[in-house]
Amino acid sequence: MGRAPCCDKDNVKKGPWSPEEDAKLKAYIDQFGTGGNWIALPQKIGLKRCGKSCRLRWLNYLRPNIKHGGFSEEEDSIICNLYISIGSRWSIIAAQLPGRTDNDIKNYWNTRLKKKLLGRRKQSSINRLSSTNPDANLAEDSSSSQALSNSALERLQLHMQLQNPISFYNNPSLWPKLHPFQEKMLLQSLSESSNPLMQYAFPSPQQGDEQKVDIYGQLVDSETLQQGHPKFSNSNVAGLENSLNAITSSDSSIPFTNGNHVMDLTTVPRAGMVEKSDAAAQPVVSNFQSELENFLNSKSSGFTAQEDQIGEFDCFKEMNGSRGGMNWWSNDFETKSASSNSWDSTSALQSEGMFQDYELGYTM
DNA sequence: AACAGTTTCAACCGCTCCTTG
DNA sequence: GCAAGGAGCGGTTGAAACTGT
Repeated sequence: MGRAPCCDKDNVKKGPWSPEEDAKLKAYIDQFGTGGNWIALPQKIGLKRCGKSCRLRWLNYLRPNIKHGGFSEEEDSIICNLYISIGSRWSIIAAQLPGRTDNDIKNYWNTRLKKKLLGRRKQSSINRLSSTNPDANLAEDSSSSQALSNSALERLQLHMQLQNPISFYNNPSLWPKLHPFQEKMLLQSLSESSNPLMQYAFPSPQQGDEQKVDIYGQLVDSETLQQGHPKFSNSNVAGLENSLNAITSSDSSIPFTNGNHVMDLTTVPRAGMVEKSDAAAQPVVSNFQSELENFLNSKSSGFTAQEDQIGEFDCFKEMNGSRGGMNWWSNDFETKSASSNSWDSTSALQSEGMFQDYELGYTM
C-alpha cells in the first residue's frame, strides 16, 4: 500500500503556470508568506494546483532574486568542482550560487555543462562499437551505455582532469579494475573525448591529424599540452584544484575557494535532508570510492541485465564481491598520486561545510 | 516551406527524511 | 517507539524552441 497522495490529483491543474496563477501565488506569499504549509496553500488562495507544484513554482521562479541562464565561467567551475566532489547534490550546489536554483543547475549540468566538459562522446562510442566491435551487440545494449554514463565515471573523468590529468590518462596501471566491457567502453570514451588531455593520452588513429581543442573549443597543440595548457594552468583552474583539495582534504581549515569566491566550510551541517540523526558517524555526502565500487560491483539494474545475457565474468569472480578490488585501486592510486587523498570527498564536507550556505539559500 | 532530429527547461513524480502528535 | 503527513530532493518527462536538411 502506497501512501496517500498529497492532493486530489483529479482536481488539480497540471502543466505550465499562467500569469494569473503566478500573480495569485506571488501576491499571497508576498503578503502572508507560505504559512508553513504548502499543501493547504493552494486552497487558501483558490488555486487548483498541488501544493508541491506551488512550492516548486515559488522556489524556482517566483521568489525574488532568481537568476535564469547566463551562467558565468566561475559558476561553471563551481558547479563542476562540486559535482566532482559530492555528485548530484543539486540543492547543495545551488546553495553556493546565489540566485540559482537546484533545478536550474541540474538542467544546466545535464544539458550543457556536462557536454561542454566531457565532450559528446557517448553516442560516437556506441556507434563505433556497433560498427567495429564484435561485442557490439552487447556493448550497444542500452543498459551498458547507461552504466558507463554513471555519474561516478563522469566524476572520475572530471576529477582526473583536474588532479593529474596527463599521468593518469597515460598510465593504465593506475586505473581501476573494470569489467571488460566497461573498460573497453571507458577506453574508447576517453580516446574519443573532445578533451585535449584525453586526446593527448589516447591519440585516436582516426583523429591523428586533427587539431585538438580545449574544453572551450579553442585550438591547442600537443606541445602546449605537454607544457601545460593555459586553460589548465591559469588561476581559474588553480582555484579549482585548490577547491578540490580543500573539499577532499581532511583539513577543513583549507578555504574552499574558486578564484575570488571563498566558500565557508567552517560551519555546521544543516539539519534536515543532509544531516541524518547519526550524521556524526556517516558521511554527509556520498563517498566517491564506494559509489564507484558499487558501480563496479554492478548491483545496478544496468549490469544485471547484461549478466542475464552473458553470465558471470571471471573478473568479478576474482574480486569475489569483496572490497579488495577497490581497495587496491584506491590505495594504490593514493600512494602514487602526488596530490591529496582526493578520493575521500567526505571529510571536509562531513565535519564542516557548505551547509550553512545551503540553509541560507533556502531560507525565504 | 516543410519536415525531422535535437536541445532546452519547466514541471511532475516518487522517494526519503523530518516533524509532530 | 510508532505512524501520519508535510517538506525537500533528485530523476525523469514532455512540450516548445531551435537547428539542420
